[in-house]
Formats: sequence, structure tokens, C-alpha cells
Amino acid sequence: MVQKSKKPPSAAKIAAPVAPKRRGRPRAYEPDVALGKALDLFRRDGFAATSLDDLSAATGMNRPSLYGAFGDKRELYIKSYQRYRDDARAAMADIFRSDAPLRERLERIYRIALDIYLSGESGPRGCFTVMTAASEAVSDPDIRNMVVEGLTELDKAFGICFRHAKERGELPEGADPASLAHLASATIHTIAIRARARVPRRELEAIVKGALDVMCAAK
Amino acid sequence: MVQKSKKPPSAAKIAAPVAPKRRGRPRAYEPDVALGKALDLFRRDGFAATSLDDLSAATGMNRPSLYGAFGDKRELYIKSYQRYRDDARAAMADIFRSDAPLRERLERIYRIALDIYLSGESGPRGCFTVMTAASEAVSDPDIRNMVVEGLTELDKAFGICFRHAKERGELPEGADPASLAHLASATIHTIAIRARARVPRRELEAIVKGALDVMCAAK
DNA sequence: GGAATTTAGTGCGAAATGGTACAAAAAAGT
DNA sequence: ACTTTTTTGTACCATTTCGCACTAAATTCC
Repeated sequence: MVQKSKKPPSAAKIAAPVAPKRRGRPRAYEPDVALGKALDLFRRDGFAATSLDDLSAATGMNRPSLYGAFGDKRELYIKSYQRYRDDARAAMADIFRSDAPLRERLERIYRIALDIYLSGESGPRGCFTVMTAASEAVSDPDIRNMVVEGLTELDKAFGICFRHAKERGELPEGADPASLAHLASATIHTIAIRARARVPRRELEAIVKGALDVMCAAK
Repeated sequence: MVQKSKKPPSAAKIAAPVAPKRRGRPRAYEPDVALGKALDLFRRDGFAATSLDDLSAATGMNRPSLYGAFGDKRELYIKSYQRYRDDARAAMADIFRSDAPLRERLERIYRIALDIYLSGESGPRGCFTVMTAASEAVSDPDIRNMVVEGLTELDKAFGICFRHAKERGELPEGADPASLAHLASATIHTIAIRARARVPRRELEAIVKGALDVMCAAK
């Protein structure tokens, strides 16, 4: 009975390309793709170095429209970050939920991570959580909380992975899932950083392989 | 005649607090402390969000003096980064060179790292190499090269550590020093990032302990 | 004491920045 | 046809930003 009549958030993708007949002048942009463009810019240059003019040019929206649709620059940044998190979570959710052996699951997670971090026409983008931690997180409490959330979410996902693996006997008795999860996150962070320094994919994959050898206790 | 009469670069620290009787009006600032202040600002806010006015206020130098002493903003940033690297290297060099057991050496390294990352009156500062990778490194080749240098320098130092430990029998036969070194660097990176998200020192120390348990193969 | 030299400090200027007011435009409702 | 609603697009404003002339000050050399 408590049906939310605003707008169907998840059904929008498939079920609502039918125009809902809004009242006034129609938008000249698609909010989703515009937010994607903004995200890409923020990921490349960071908050401070990205101007509203840049954002306006990239999204095709003029500044007043930008402001009306997403709020001021900071709000747009926050929405971009949420979008980033949603995308990343969606890309990894299936793998984290799967029942494949530990090593295979981790390999697939890191493959996706590298895809994300190395994408971008004008150079690799790295991890937006790491970028935000490195910039706005110290001074902006709200943004900082989102970053902490992003970090712990990954820790937890890895933690479940390792705990599950241990239960299935894939890890030695003494293995501590929490510590291994932090190491797995640390490996994510180090490849994200190195990706932005334009370290080639091959090297990053080698780092991942070495980390997996240790974490999965391959002898 | 080929005598370089400019200024003695390395002897300056100890041997030359005696005024060398420079020619014109004396400086109203000490370049070293000014650079330190600039570094602190850059570490807090990053390149783009730090204005010349901020730098001028923090160093006590007016803009033309700043410009004359260090060049433009980018050059000042580069010099600040070099200073950061020099300081960090100096703080860790003894430990890396020491003959203490692996675990003890690593513990001391991470203690110093946390001291560096958590210092700063207005909040933790994190690692400047990580911050720079997360911002300027993609677009500025010179800065990127310095970042890569910083990353590999740490990898190598850790690598020597682990190789040495393996030779002394502190590590199992199958251990791969290079992989362990990357994991050690990754742990540095992850605590640097979390520090900026204001994760308390206790938690960071716990992460380090867990990582050491794995890396040192404590059973 | 005066010339030479080096730095400090004021202040300017051109460009960029974040944000908004306001009118024109494009659609639906009546 | 007219009103209402929503968005667009131009134009503008106040502020900030970077960089640099240019003058005043402080010191050494002769």
C-alpha cells in the first residue's frame, strides 16, 4: 500500500522509455548520460580542477540547466560519486555473490577493477574513491563519510569472500579473513594509484598475480 | 677559475649558519621553512585547490617573492614534492639500512609512515605521492615521472628488505620477495588513503598488524 | 657617501570562476 | 487561443586567480 508514486528508480531502465508526458518544455539532455559525462570529467581532473564551464561543455548543458538539474558543483560531485559507486557495485556484485573458488572470484574482481581504472580516452582514471579520499575527504565531512562507506563496503565484500573460502577449506586454519580482506583492498588501492601513474596493465596484472599467490596461500 | 662560487649545496646545513654576506637586501624569509609551509598546504588541499594567495599567506612571502624564489605554482609544487620525498626518505633510510629482523624493520617503517600520514594540525595529510598520483599525475608527464619514481623507490626498498630476510631464513622457501614488496607498498597506500578519510590510528595499526602477520608468514 | 645589487611590497590587469537573473522557447492543460 | 509549467540560453556580476611591472627598501662594494 505504501507505494511510492514519485518515479520508479530501478524500473526506469527498461520499463519507462515511454514518455510520461511531462508538463513544460522538454529537456534537451538525458540526466543519466549527462551525469556520466560529469563523472568522467571529475574522475580525470578532480573536483577543484574541473570548472563549471568544463562540465557544461562535456554535458552539453548550459550552466543554469546544470545547476537546476544537479545543484551546485559540490552536489554534482557527490551525485557523480554515488553514480560511480553504483556502477562499480553493479559490475562486481555478481562475482562477489558467486560460488566460484576463491582464486577465480578474486581474479575476476581484479579484472573488472582494472577495466574500470584503466578506462578513459584521455588516460587512465583510477579509482574515484581513492581520488576523493586524496582530495576532498579531509575537509568535507559528508564526502568523507561517503568515502569511508566506500572503503568499508569493499572490505566487507572481500571479508565475506575469504570467510566463505575458509569455511570451504580453501584457506589454511590460521588464515584471518579480515586481514586478508584488508590486503585485498590494499591491492585494489595500489593498482588504482599506479594506474593513474600510467603503469601499464601488464605490470598491474603482475602485481595482482603476486598478491593472489600470497593471499590464496598458493605454495 | 672553474671554481663554482655560487653556494655550497650540501654543506649549508651544518657549516654555513654563518652569514655568507650576500650582496643586496636580505631575505625576509627562510627558503627552507617557506617551502615547508607550502608543502603543508599542498598536502592538505592539493595543487588545484591551493591558491597563490594561500601560499603567500602561509609562507609570509608576497607573491612576487614566491615567484622569484620558487618559480610559478607548478614549480613550487614540484619542489614541495621533492622536499616531501627527501624528508620521507631521510626518515626511513636508517631503518631500511638496519640489520634488525624483518618484522621489526617493517613495524618501524609503518610507524614512521603513520606519523607522516597522520600529522597536520587541520587534519591528517596522507601520502603526498598518493595524492599527486590521484590528481596531477595523469595530465602532467613530469609530475607523473616523479610519482612513478616515488612508487618504485618504495617497492625497491621493501624488495631489498624481503630478499635480505629470505636469505637469512626468515621467510619460507616459496616466498617471493617482489610480490611481498608490492604487498608492503600496497599496505602503505591503503593506510595513506584511509588516513585521509580520518580513519583513527588504532584501526590503521590493526590493518598494518594483520598485513604483517600475512607477509611475515607468522603461523 | 654613492653606486650596485638584491629583495620587499604595492598594485595592476587580464582571464577564469561559481553562481544567478531574466527573457525566450517549447511543451501540456483548459 | 490563452494560461501554466518547465527548460533553455544569453548575459551579467562579484570574486578569485595567476602572473607581472614597477617602485621602495636594505644591504654590500668601492
